[in-house]
Amino acid sequence: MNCRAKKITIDIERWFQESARVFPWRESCTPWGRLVCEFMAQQTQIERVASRWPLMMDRFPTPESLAVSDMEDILELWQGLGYYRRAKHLKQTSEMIIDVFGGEVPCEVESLLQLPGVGRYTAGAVASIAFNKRASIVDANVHRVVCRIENKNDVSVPCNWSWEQATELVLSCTFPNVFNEALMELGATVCTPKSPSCDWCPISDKCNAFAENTQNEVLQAKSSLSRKRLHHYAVVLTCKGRRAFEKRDDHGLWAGMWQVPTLESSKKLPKAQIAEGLHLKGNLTFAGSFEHTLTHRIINFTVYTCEVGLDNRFAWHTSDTLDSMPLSSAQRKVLAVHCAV
DNA sequence: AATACGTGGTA
DNA sequence: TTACCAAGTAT
Repeated sequence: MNCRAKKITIDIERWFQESARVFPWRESCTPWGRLVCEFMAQQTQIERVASRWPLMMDRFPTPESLAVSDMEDILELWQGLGYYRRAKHLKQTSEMIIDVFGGEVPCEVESLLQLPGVGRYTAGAVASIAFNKRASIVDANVHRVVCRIENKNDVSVPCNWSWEQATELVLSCTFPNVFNEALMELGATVCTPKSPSCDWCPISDKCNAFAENTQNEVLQAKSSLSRKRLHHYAVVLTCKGRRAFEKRDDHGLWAGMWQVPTLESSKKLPKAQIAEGLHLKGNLTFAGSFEHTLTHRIINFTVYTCEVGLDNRFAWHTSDTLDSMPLSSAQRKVLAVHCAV
C-alpha cells in the first residue's frame, strides 16, 4: 500500500466531511437516482444538474417509470440541458435494466458498462458512489487534481495515466463512495483550472505542483478546433394564432427535438431560395437574426415570419400547447425573436 | 484518432 | 467580444 496515497485520501475524505456542498442527491438517493444524476452530469456543470435532478426524479422515480414513458416526455424534461442523445441513452438504459437486469441498477462496473450511454466514468461513479465498490473514476476534475499532485503540466498527459493515479487512490481510501465524490469536489471548488485556492487545499503539503509553484501553469491547452459556420433559416409560419412545428431527425444535432420549419445551409441563401427550399408559397418577412454557438459550430440563425394556410406537413401549436413540446435553447431564441416583432 | 454532440456562466 | 470550461460517450 502506497503510504503517500493513503495520506492523501485521508485528508481529502476529512476535508469533504466538513466542506461538501449541499446537493439534493446528497440527502438521499437510490442507485437509479445516482445513475440519472451521472447521465445529467456528463459534460455538464454539476450546479446546473442540481436544479433539474429533483424534477427528473419526481417524474421518473424508477427505471420502470422511465422505460414505459415516451421519448417526448423525457426530452421535455431534458430541454435546455444539451447533449440530447443522453436522454435517449437514458431511456435505452432503463429498458435494459428492466429486460436484462431484473429491474435493478447493476452494481458492478462490468455490468454497468453494458448500458447505453454509460462509459468508464459513469460506470465507476455508480459502482463506487451508489454501491461503495472500490472503482476508480476520472472526470475533468480528477484529471486536473492528479496532474497537479504529480506536477504534470504538459498537455499530453494521457488519460490512462490519470486512471492509474485514480485507481491507486481509491484502493488506498477509506470509503470509496465518499472519496470519489470528494476528489471531484476538490477539483471543482478548490483545485480549479484557473487560480486554484491552494491556501485552503487539504493536500497542498503533498502537492508537487504547489511545491514547485507551477499550479497556475496552463494544464490543458486544448487545441481550439475551428468551428464550422452554418446558416439556419427558421420560418415562423402562422395561421389563425397557431405556429407550425416539425420534429427533427432522431440522429444528429438536437435529435428528436421540435423546431419551426428550418432550412439548413453551409452558405448564405437569398430569401427566395429559402421559401423555395421549404416549399412555401407566402411572402417571407424578416424578423431578426442571432448567432448560436455550439462546441463545434457557429450557427447563424435568420428568422422569418409568414402567414399561411394550414399545412398538414406541420404540427400547429398555440402558445398554450407549446410547453408540452421539447425545444432546444436555440429554438427558444427563435421564438423570442418572433415575439419581439 | 478525430469528431459530433449543447448550453450558459465566467474572465 | 472572444475564449474557456464542464461529474463524457459513441462512432
